[in-house]
Parts: sequence; C-alpha cells; structure tokens
Amino acid sequence: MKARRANSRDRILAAAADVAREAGPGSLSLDAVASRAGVSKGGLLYNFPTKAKLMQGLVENYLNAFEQALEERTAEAGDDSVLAAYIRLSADDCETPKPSATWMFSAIAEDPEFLTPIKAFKRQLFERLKGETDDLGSLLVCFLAIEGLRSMNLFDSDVLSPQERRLLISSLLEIAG
Amino acid sequence: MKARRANSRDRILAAAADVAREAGPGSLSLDAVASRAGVSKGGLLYNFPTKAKLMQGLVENYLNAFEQALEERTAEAGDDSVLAAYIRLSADDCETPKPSATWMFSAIAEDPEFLTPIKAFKRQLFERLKGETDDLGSLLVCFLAIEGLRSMNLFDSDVLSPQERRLLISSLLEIAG
DNA sequence: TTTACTGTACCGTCTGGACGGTCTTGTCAA
DNA sequence: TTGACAAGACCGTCCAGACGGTACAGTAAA
Repeated sequence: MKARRANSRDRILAAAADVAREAGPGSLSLDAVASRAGVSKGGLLYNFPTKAKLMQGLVENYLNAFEQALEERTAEAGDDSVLAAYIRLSADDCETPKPSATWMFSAIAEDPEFLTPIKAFKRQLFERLKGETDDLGSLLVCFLAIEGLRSMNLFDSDVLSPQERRLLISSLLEIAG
Repeated sequence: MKARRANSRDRILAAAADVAREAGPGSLSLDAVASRAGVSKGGLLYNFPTKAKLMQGLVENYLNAFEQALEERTAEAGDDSVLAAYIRLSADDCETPKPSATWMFSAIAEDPEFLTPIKAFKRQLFERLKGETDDLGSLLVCFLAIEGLRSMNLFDSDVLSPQERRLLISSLLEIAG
C-alpha cells in the first residue's frame, strides 16, 4: 500500500493552507486538513498535537519562507538596497494569482496572539531598513505602502488594476531612491 | 415604528463588535452577542434572522459610519482635498486606543464574500481621489500607505511608534500636496 | 524495537437555528 | 369609551450536527 512518505508535516501544512483558501478560513477544521493531506486524523494529531500547534506551524513556515525569499533577493540584487528588494519581492508576491495566506484569518480567529511573531518580524525588518537610510519619512511611506499592498492581497481585494500596481511599484522604487 | 426598548438593532450591532474585540473574533457566537446586548437569543434572531445577516449589518454600519465621517471631514476642511481629509481621518482613527474592527475577521471566517462591499467602497473612493489629481503615482503611494496604516490598526499591530506615525502622516500630506 | 503512522470509536462542548409561546401596543368597530 | 383582535417585538427551550481532542489497537518500515 502507501509507503510512508518523507515529510507529512509539510504536506499537512500545505493542505491546511489549501483548505483555508478553497473552503474559507472558517472551514479549516482538523478533519478537513487531515483528509486533504491524505492523512488520518490520528496522524495529523501525531504531527500537531493541537490545532494551535498547527497554526503556529503555519505562521513559522510563512515567516521562514518570507525571510529566505527576501535574503535571496537581497543577495542577488548586489548593491541594491534591502528596501528595493522588499518592494520588488512584494510586487511579485502580489502578481501571482492566488498565493493568499487565507489561513491567517483562521489563526487569528483561533487566537489573535498568533500575530505576535509576525508583528515582531515586521518590526525587525523595519529596523533593518531604518539602518539603510537617513530619510525616515520616505522609508515610512514605502514601508506602509507595501504593507497596504500586502494587506490588499491578503484580503483578496484586487482594488488596483495591474497597471496601477506597476505604477505604484515604480513610484515606490523612485521614492526609495 | 419599532423597538420597545430603545433600538435593539443598534445595541446588538455594538454588542457584536464588543464581543469580537474582547473575546476574539473566533468567539463571536450568537449566544455571546445576545447576552452582551441584553437580549435573548430569540430576540437576536428576530432582528437578524441568520448570523450572516448580522455580519452584513456590521459591514453596512461600518461603511456608513466611515462615509459619513469622511464627508464631514471633507466639508469642514473647505478647500482642502478629499485625499488630505482621508489621510487625516485615518490618522485619527489609528490614534484612538481600540476602535479596531475585529469583527471583520469573524465576518471573513463566516464568508469571505462579506468583503465585496468593502472592496467596492474602496475602489469608489479611489476613483473619487483620482478625479482630484493628475499625479496618479503620488495618489497611489498615499492611498496604499493609508491602507497599510489601517490594516496595521486592524491587526492591532502597533509596529510603528506614535512619532513614526506622525512623521508618516506629515510625509503623506506633503506628497499629497 | 522503535518510529511513524493508520483507523476507528468515542466524548463533551458549543453552535446556529427552528419553534412555540408571551407580552405590549395600535387600530377600530360598536 | 371600550372591548376585540391583529401585529410587532421578544423570550426560552430544544436539537442535530460539527468541532477539537482522546484512546487505543494495529501495522509496516528502519
């Protein structure tokens, strides 16, 4: 039959994100995640003893992936600023059709405290960007505008047209200098 | 007309917002809202036949209040731009300790479609602002930055210090011209 | 043997919502 | 003026189902 697959953990995490995206954040139940991941409920609970642990895993996964992506961008951009890399990365993230981290709403519903590490991560990123420039006003504008863009993407609010988005990005890159 | 006891509807809406804020968006149940509003569950269901209707009421209330506040601001600012009024209004909204519309997460969990009217409202506002300026790039930056500010407030992410927030606002007002 | 599960059965709690009853107010013919 | 009655506003109870989580016996690879 089914041989044991390498990492159920990752499959479960991906399944959870899928369920939230497709069935809505209010329908992210353990049963749904288990069946979606091709895992029994027992198996799910083996990997994540509680729903809260599952959510925590989702958050950590998300943050790690983002940090890695930003690092790669920054590295390959050479002498470009981290801010520019952040802007470009966010632009690309919003370009793809449906990466939306809908699961985040489930996590917040479960316990708003799950936002704490994300908050901390953002503050850390902001401090890092602060060290790069002496124009704090422009940095704030760029940082918040990107925040706005990301939140629109999260809420699946395609309020902006692709052209408008591109214009926004180029304006931000100009401000960022 | 209606309401033996002074407008139950509004009391229920306010109670729902309170419950979401204090007990978390995942705990916004009809029972909790009813008891908070000082109304029986039957009475609640009389005013809002389903949970979805309750959420819808919350969204409509929110949008109406916002529109009214923006209109007032715009009117009293005289010859100032609507964009400037929007910026100042949002700044004030974020200044107050805890107005956070946490209930919105409950609504999204119930059904992401509840975002549609909000999305439409934002697009409408954006179009209105577009008619005011010929510098679309700057408008986009300001609009998105405000969006970012509002989302941070919504997520209760006090990533920015009060000074930083003030600097952001003055920078935005400068960009807005 | 241990690790990593599967599968099934089960429990207590909570939830949205249906339902039928009750109290109050307004209307209007007699 | 009054009595009958309809409608509106609300109460309290009940319920089927879903949920998170537990328990445990079994299995197959490493």
